[in-house]
Amino acid sequence: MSTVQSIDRAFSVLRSLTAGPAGVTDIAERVHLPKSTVSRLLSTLEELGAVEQVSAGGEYRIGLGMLELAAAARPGRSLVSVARPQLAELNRFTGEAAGVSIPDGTEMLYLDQLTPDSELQVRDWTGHRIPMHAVPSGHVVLANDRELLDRVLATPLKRFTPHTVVKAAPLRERMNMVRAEGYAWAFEEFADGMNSVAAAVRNDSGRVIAALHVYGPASRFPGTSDTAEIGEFVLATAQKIRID
Amino acid sequence: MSTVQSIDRAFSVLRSLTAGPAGVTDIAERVHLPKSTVSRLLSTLEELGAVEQVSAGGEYRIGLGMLELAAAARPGRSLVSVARPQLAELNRFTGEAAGVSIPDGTEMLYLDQLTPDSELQVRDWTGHRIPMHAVPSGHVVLANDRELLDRVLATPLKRFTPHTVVKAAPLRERMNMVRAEGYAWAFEEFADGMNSVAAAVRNDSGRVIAALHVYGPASRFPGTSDTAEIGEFVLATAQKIRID
DNA sequence: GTTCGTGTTCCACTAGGCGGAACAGATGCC
DNA sequence: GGCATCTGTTCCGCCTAGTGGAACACGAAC
Repeated sequence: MSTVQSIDRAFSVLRSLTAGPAGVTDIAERVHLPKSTVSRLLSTLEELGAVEQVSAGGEYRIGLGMLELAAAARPGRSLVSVARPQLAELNRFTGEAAGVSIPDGTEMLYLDQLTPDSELQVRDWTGHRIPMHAVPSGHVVLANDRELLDRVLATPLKRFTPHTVVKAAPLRERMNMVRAEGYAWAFEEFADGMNSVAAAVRNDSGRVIAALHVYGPASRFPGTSDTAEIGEFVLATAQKIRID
Repeated sequence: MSTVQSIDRAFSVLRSLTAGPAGVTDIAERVHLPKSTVSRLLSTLEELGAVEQVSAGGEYRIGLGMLELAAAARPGRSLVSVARPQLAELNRFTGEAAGVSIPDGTEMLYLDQLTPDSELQVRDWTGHRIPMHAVPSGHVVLANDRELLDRVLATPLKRFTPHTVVKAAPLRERMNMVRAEGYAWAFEEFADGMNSVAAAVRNDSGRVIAALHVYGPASRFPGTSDTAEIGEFVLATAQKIRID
């Protein structure tokens, strides 16, 4: 239960750097610590490769050493490598970006994304967390975990666009539909001008451990295509993944 | 210069977990610290999401929180996303695995890898470091940095296979060739049964900031193909990448 | 030149981390 | 069954190692 203060603080500093490179003074203010303390923490982290100075005596940013550590995270990296071929298949079938994400608490953590070469691209969410209620990848998880759904609904849901479903009853309704169909569509519910579909990846014992999703600009996706056909393709692709 | 002991220790623990999940007692032995200390460090790291327990009261492994931090590392993640289409192109042209790596000290850090669907696959080196002298991706970096080459040659070079070049004179010779051709081939120099080619990715000011490489089983790669043709294709592909 | 900004270093103080030992479970072996 | 031996966690007195205000060193801007 007791925690080591300096480690706690070191991670606060690291997290504050995920927003982008920053100087000691900036960081000190953000994490509410004395400059000297932050400087000491940073120079320790630098020796460990967790951060690096952009130019000697200048700003700090997250270091490459973190990549090595993150590469060992499971099911993170292992899932990424097995899912790649399936993402490529989704790219080919839909012409749009495809990604994998995993549930983490009440959010989805986006692990990887494959984007076809195209002029108009959606942004890369790799490494970010998004609340489950706002994205179809979250919906396929919630639809299969009543307890988690209750927990999500226990707190107020954040609205991202005018179409985000933030009320309990309609969300429960949606989850019933998703459970029945096996895939989830969302139209501009998380970001304006972005539509997406998702389906669940299950382990051998049937538990949902990840989600595959496809998303693209609302202007062309799904366009005049059959949403059920796309949904079922995503579902079939997700079912091909065997892990854990 | 002074470092914070507990942070130092926490990272030792994290690094020891990159080899795979382990228990408190195991870790304590590996990092030469008392069990109680390791237990305290781990529970702190767990609260921060840096590690997680596989099952309550059991082994620990690297946590998903690390992915978020690592996602902010530059040029790491940004390079990965811009290099993806080029890796796919290399897949298509050669039928073999393609990857990106960046120089870090005297080693190459492997950031990403795209592997075509095939029965016989090479392993994924993502997140690992490999000494520059042993891999073609390292060669294209060394060939363009005389000072770094000197530094590498100042210490004894590790032999990985019977074909690894570990003597100064032959390596210098090779670097001259690589500099002239623009790409580097290596035949079973790092791992038995594995051949690979690499070419440098440069930023606007001409400095080598990364390497693209293709590798496959020696049994079929490059086979009867023209090594110069493949090399030049990799070079051309690497030159398409614009970053920083 | 001065002034303001940066990041780093100093050092007395004491809070916070340390680690040996005791503990609570789980598993294995006879 | 019960004893032995693992596991990870908690306790608590000792004291080191981390803290943070202030002073410092450097660089840029005026």
